Amino acid sequence: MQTELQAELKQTRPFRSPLEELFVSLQRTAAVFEHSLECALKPSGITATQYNVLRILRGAGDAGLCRSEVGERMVRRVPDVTRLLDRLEDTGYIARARGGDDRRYVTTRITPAGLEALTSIDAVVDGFLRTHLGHLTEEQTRTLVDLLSVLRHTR
Amino acid sequence: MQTELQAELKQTRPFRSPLEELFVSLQRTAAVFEHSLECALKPSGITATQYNVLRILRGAGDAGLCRSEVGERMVRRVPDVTRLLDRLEDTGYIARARGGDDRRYVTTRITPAGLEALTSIDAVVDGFLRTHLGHLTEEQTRTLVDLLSVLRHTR
DNA sequence: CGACAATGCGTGTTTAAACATCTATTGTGA
DNA sequence: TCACAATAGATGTTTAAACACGCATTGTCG
Repeated sequence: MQTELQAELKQTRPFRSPLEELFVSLQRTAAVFEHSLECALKPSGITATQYNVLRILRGAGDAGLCRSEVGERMVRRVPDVTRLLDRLEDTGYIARARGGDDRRYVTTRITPAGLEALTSIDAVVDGFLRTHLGHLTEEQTRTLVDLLSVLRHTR
Repeated sequence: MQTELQAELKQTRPFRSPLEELFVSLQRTAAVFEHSLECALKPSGITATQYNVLRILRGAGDAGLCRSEVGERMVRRVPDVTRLLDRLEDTGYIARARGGDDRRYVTTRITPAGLEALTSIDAVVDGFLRTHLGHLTEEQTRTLVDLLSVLRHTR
């Protein structure tokens, strides 16, 4: 008896353990939706990573955030936030200023252009979420979120 | 009331919808474990993507698989399987041969060295899985796998 | 049979990820 | 106070991801 995940990946052998099946299920599911989101965002000229940064900076408001704080808030950690912000600065969606008390810090803020772009992109993402994740019941959604939380926190 | 995911990402604003929380939970969880696995595999000199290919080719046995079939079986699809296989061929873990009936096809097979490496790497991965995913109950594991399956299959 | 589409794979190129290293600034303790 | 560690950020470099395009082989249909 083959699971549908095995059929999807054309696996000829059974999973070696339930944990292996869980890991593959998780990675496969995340990869599928990550790819779908990238495709949905492409017309907006932005990547999922950049979208994440814009969301973070909108949440930070006028105070903005420094480079390392942005990095700590990202869903997927990236090892080179500096050049990630460089690229977003080139698009005009964010602005950086080195005017604080501690002159090591560079405060990054979302610009009005970035806010405007983000508003329309949010609509795209909302549609994406409803289309691709909206078929679960409320209870299924809640259970899944809870179990993922349990999974992330060993012990 | 803030969820622990929000605390983890230092989110100041609530999720805009349960679906957004689900998506972020999924991506965050997958990213954390993907990173952990990469770290666990690093001493073996292999990436998670390469590990995936070796597993696929072991499953295929002596018959081997052509480039496109390998690509279709991967957990995360990559757009350049050719050079992915190039690199694995350089390590000696796989071998390619263009000797079939249809001369367009190139059959890729895992080598004895690849099989041997894979055996020891499997032990590493098993340890990784137990350490990082082994704290769920059997029922939680099963529920999670089932819900992820439902999630992947819209409608 | 012969033109042409389809398929399988390789190659070229651009961009970003990943890792190490470096500079500037600030904190700390003898 | 002054050496030195710690922190924040930038930079250099290598590698792989991503995308488009090209070549060779096979299938198909007039």
